[in-house]
Amino acid sequence: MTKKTRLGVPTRTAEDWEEAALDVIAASGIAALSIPDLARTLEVTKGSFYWHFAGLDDLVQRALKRWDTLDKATLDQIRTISDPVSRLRTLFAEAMAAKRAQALYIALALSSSTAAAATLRKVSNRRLKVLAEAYCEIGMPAAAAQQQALLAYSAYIGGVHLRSSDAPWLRDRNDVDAYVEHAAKVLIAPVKRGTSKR
Amino acid sequence: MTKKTRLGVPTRTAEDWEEAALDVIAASGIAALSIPDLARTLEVTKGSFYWHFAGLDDLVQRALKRWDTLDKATLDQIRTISDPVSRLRTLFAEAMAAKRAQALYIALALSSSTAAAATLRKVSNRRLKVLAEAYCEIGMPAAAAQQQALLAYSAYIGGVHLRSSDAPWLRDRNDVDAYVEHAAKVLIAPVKRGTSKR
DNA sequence: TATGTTCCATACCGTACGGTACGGAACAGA
DNA sequence: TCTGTTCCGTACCGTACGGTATGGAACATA
Repeated sequence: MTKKTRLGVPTRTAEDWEEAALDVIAASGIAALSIPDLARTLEVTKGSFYWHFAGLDDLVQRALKRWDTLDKATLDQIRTISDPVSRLRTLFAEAMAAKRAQALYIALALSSSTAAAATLRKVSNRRLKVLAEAYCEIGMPAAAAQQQALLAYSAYIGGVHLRSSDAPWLRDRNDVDAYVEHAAKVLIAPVKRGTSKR
Repeated sequence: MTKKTRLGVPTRTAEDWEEAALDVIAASGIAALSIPDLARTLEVTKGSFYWHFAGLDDLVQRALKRWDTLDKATLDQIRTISDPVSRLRTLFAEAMAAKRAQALYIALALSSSTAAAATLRKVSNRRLKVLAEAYCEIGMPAAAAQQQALLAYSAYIGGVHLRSSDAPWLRDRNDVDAYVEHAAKVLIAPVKRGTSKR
């Protein structure tokens, strides 16, 4: 089954609008969502939008839901890695590479929208759970694993930030790789030989 | 010298507008800035605004400059701590406590405004420099200190995020204290006995 | 060819914004 | 009391938004 076309060019789907909305949200936040702007980037008019969606809130909710499922899919993929250490490394590296997901995370942190906050909590919970599980498999007790997962997740989010702000720190791949390497050394390697130093 | 008054109530200053603007930016981003809204919160009308400022861009620039100087002041205060380890701890603890500065950092990371990006880079450079200096004083080589500063700064920014998203992780002071404690143990303590493990 | 559906363009309304112009009340100084 | 300045209210304009209503062209189906 191919996509529906119209005069040769493909017809806009709800997913097209949701993707464009996610791009805008990632770039400029939920407040920057504008139906005319989206229509211009999709090269259609508002008439198309109100055919697919009931309104702006409808678009936001469905776009957030889309991001939620996309994020779950990538995380389920990573979850299949058996070795917890390499799983942690892949988790970190992949997270640092997914630029839009990073920007989305940042954007939703503002927004003051209850739907955005709910989605954010859902995604964070999922990632933190995977992190804590991995640390548990390495051999950390549950409480310490939770704390360590929080710290690692914070380092991830922070790295995302430093990367998004076009500063001279994490510009090219080499910098990012070195950062991931260093983070892995500090956040993964030491815990293998016990954390209960008290 | 007291503040100028008018019919008893104090007259609005440019700093009042800048403070209100920073609050809005921290809460909802630069895109959410609205002159009528600000006027309502200050209980005046737009006439007051255009007396103090040339326009919206003028307000944004001066508000960002204000935040820059405020941030520099607090950082200079922390810089006076002689012991690098306790300096790092206070830096971390203070950063986790300054909620508006956190939110501002997050908000400016979006915004796609060149002025915001410049301010952000300036503030980040300052904080990273202080961090790297402290790690150097502890005894790390310069390159490693830079990497460690990046990681610590990332952990800070990430903690900020987890704190701003009203999740059940870093809600009350106890959680934050525990997080700071754990982060200090991982990010400060180990480096004292050498990091060159290769 | 005739018909119903899909998808989008156009036109329009009410609202709220950024910005300008102008007026006027409250103060300080003379 | 008179004058100039400070600070702000009011009125207004152009623009852009969210949303609605409606028409119509392109498709599938018959």
